[in-house]
Amino acid sequence: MASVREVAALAQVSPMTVSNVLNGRPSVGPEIRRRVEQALRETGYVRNEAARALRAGRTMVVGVLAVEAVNPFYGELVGGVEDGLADEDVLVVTATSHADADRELMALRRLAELRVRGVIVTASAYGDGLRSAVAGLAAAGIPVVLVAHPQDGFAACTVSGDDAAGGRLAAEHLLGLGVPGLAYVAGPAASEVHRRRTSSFREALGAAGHEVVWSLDCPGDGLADGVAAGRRLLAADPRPRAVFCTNDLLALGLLQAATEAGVAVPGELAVLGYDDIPFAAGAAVPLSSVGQDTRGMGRAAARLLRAETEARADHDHEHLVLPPVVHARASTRPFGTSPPGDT
Amino acid sequence: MASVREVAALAQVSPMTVSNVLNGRPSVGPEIRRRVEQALRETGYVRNEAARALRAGRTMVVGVLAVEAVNPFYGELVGGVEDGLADEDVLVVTATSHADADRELMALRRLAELRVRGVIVTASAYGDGLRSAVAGLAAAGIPVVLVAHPQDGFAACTVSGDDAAGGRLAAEHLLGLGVPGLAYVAGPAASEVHRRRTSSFREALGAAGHEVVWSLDCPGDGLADGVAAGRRLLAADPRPRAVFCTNDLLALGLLQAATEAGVAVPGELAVLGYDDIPFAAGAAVPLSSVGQDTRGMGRAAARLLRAETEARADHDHEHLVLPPVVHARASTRPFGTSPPGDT
DNA sequence: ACGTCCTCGTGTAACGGTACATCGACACCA
DNA sequence: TGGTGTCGATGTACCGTTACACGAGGACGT
Repeated sequence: MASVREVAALAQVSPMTVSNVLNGRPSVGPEIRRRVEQALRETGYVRNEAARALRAGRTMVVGVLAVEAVNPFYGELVGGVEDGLADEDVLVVTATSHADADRELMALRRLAELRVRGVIVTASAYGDGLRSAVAGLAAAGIPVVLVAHPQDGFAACTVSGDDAAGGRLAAEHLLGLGVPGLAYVAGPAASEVHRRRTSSFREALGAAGHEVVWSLDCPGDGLADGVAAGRRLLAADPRPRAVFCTNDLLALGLLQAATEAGVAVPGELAVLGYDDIPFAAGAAVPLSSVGQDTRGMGRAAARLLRAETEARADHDHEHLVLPPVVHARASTRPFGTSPPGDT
Repeated sequence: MASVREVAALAQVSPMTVSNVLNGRPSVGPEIRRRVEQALRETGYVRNEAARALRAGRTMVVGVLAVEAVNPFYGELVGGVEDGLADEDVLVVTATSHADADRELMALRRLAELRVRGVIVTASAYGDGLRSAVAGLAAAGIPVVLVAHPQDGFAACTVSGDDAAGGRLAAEHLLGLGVPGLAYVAGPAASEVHRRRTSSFREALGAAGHEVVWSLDCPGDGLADGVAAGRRLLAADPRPRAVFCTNDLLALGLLQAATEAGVAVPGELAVLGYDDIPFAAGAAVPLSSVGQDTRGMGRAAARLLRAETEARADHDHEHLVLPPVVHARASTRPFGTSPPGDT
């Protein structure tokens, strides 16, 4: 593994000159430059980023802490972050916590040790551990942006969706179908996200003079929970005609239960999800979903990270809230309506 | 940002002693150890991995190069890698190429510069660029394991599924349904993966005295391609009764087209996918799929990486091939059969 | 002819952590 | 009492890169 010194020896120049060539500095004559480039090729030189980072005090790496790699939501988010940093020549690198609080803290510590340029964090547990980990990163001069799950009391910029507005939008959308019998299926009541979505949904219905005729808090928020919830919902009497699920996996599970029971969607049951994961549009009956422009979220996070990196001193943490949008697809299409363009 | 020297000054010991405490070396007395630990806490010391790596010549980071972060297949793979390295105290970090050959090479170079402990690579383009990039990593003493897409001529260990066997399994499975009219829908003909799957499928049918009644090579291998293919397949006359898709996204798209057209799956059309992505089981009609135990693939890759890391000298590259398995679900259920347990 | 400026190249030191050799002090045994 | 061994702590040097200051040599103006 060649170093600048070896390259320099081969090219008969000083190591400093090799460094100057590598970094495209102008004060190198054409002849010498040629010789150095030749030597670089011959030795197969690969820059040692560790030494570089040690010298410079920072790397050209941005870390993303994702909760779950198999969930396309995080993939989309990472894509947005990469978009937002495309012109920066940084490597965006993702670590996954698998929704384990300890692994979250561990990964953050490791990223801090690596002296990454910044960290974009999604977490499953927003407890004191995370709070102090984030404070630690900030103290070390590593900018942090918290994404996806709005949260107070963190010394960091945040980007989040507006769950309350999303719940209201969901209510408006389902009311717009003009069918009676509105229901919801929520993820674990312990999760603030799900609670915020359902309570605003319920309130908006109430304000419009309607009410929830059936509801269920699931023990989890995965596909299997959705299937189970769907079976119970379909057995209810009277059976609801439209249902709001607080995330897309629940909704997809519900769709599966409906197909299994031969219940037509949206004819007999309209289904609305949340998060607009890439597979929502790809479901057998393309799933309507309240979406948060996940990619835009990643881009915004990248933007805030850059702002904080550049500002260094006197930086006020920003708290961005992205407005949710309803992506109306087949699963909530009113009867007798032709397919729209939205996919 | 405190360094060992500052911590040492505060604890009134030498930097070396701090290092010894940090690394849990026994040659430190209890009193001094206590003082150092106190000082570590007071200064909020965070290890500088760059300096450490520079000294040691390697990091405690393993890189994974994924083609597409939104595809759960890669999430699953990364999960397997993490499983396989769980007891190693390394940080597993993922970079994404978005199926862009240049970004693949770029990311590999950056990982090499970071002096990661090893790299697990999936790529979209297995050209000369990648070949020399992999050779470069190997030359730099960084073990590489190529995953998912079997390929010759690389100086690295590989782990892959057996596409030919998978195609044969698909043929057997569909033949087992006892319906006439077998078809296939493939991804781009330019992709070796898809070609291998279809040609072995076709051969196996032929060997059993059957033939493909309809087939289509799509321009891409995403959901939209599947929907388009589905529309054309459903319009064919006579319409095939069972179809093998060379990946799950195509199959899911086909499912969507069938639902749209009111065609019953599996009653009127049986659909078999490939890859067994997590959403296959979650589709409205749970999708049968030829799977490769993706997580096991990741674990195997991790194992090979460790083996190569430890062997250093005289290491023979291993080429692991994992046998595919058919996950039979509702989308290929024979008429009049009750639901099986497989999800 | 001499000062000034510019171009191109080089030597030195430092970033933070740790391998290695060393060294003082004390215990223990013959 | 002197020799040997062990334990605990330290000093030094080095990993690879680059910021900075410096210096040699040539061009140019007066």
